[in-house]
Amino acid sequence: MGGEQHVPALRKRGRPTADERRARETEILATALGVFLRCGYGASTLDELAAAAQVTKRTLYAYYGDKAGLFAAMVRDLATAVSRDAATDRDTLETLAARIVRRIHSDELVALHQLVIGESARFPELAVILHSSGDARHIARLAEHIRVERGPELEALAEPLFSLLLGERHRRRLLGIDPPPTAAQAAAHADAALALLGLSRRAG
Amino acid sequence: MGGEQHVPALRKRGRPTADERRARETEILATALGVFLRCGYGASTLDELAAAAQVTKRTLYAYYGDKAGLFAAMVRDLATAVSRDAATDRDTLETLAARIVRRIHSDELVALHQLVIGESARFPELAVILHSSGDARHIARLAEHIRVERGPELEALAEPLFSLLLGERHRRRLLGIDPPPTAAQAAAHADAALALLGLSRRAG
DNA sequence: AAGTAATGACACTGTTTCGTATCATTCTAT
DNA sequence: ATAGAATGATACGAAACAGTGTCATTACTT
Repeated sequence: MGGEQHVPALRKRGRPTADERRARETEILATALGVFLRCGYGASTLDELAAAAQVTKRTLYAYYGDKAGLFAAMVRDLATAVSRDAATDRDTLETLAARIVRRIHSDELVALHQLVIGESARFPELAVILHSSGDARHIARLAEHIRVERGPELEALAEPLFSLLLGERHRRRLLGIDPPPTAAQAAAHADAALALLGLSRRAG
Repeated sequence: MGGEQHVPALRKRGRPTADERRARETEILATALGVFLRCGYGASTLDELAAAAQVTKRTLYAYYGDKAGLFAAMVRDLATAVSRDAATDRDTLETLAARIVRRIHSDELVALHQLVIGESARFPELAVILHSSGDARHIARLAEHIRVERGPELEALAEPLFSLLLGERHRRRLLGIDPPPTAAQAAAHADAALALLGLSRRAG
């Protein structure tokens, strides 16, 4: 899809050092993400994936078996990365909501969802992984904050709140129609969503 | 993808009658939908599309130029069909909401969204068409009913209402995780969404 | 230092699949 | 009727692409 362009002189030959080996795996997954996001799964070729990672096809096959294996490894890796960075526990419900809005609208996550949705028939388990480590975790964190800051009887509002945080804009995002919101728009949207459900600080 | 199986004896040879010609176009689009939904865009082959429509590749190329043209024609056709069937104007806000929930969760519309989302980079204009004739129209109809039945000051709730009608379940639908809701579940979900926004009949 | 594991370079195979060409056949138009 | 248009049947060309084989090269292991 992207034309070979300046193939940036491959690495030196021969067995890599232990450090190189470790670095290589993460780099392969990172560059594979870029290629898959740009071209989609079907239109991404192994030659292109290999060139992007500055690696030969042989190495890709040695590591991941085949194209589907590489794709799956990449999604899994990203899903764990997504779930890891939920660690900022100084959040209030408001800042958490705003952060979630920004996160779910990030180009990276949107493109990942586009990919996995488009290939959900071929890779159903990846869809489950993505949902568990993404939406499900976000909802759980919202529920936790609602319970602590607003009262346990309102915890059930976490799921509808998340739907509002997505909003119509996120549908347009998935369809590739809208750009991501600015930080200010994200915060305003989060506040509006909280207000609609009576979850604003003063209204609670 | 699906193996040839019992290729159901193609049509008679030669030029078709005017009626056959008209019927053929609609049938091609209908069967193409089925194939694309089953296999996705990339994995659907022209041979399969032709066989499904009981037509030869020649005809497909004569009609649509190429695979992308067929795909685009199919989505456009379906989008107009989607927007047409919004005609039942005896709805109350409640029944409209429930009907929208059922509609957006239908296997057909979900698969269509999966397709278009997955190919939105290749066919951006189809994404726009689908959104305009789907979500946008639903929201407009909700707004209209809210204005008439609940008061114009609440019209702005149409968009968040639609987001709630989608709900987390629709995200799982797009990812292929959940089955469609039953009619009862859809109605209950719609009522709950209306209640959350203070749009229930007694609460308004 | 010898042997083994991992990799780059690169050619190659086999398959898939798009798209076209050819010819026979049947309808439409005049 | 006769010419032309549309189509089925079928084969084929060309390109793309997944995946493999081979050999040279470099690092790791003992």
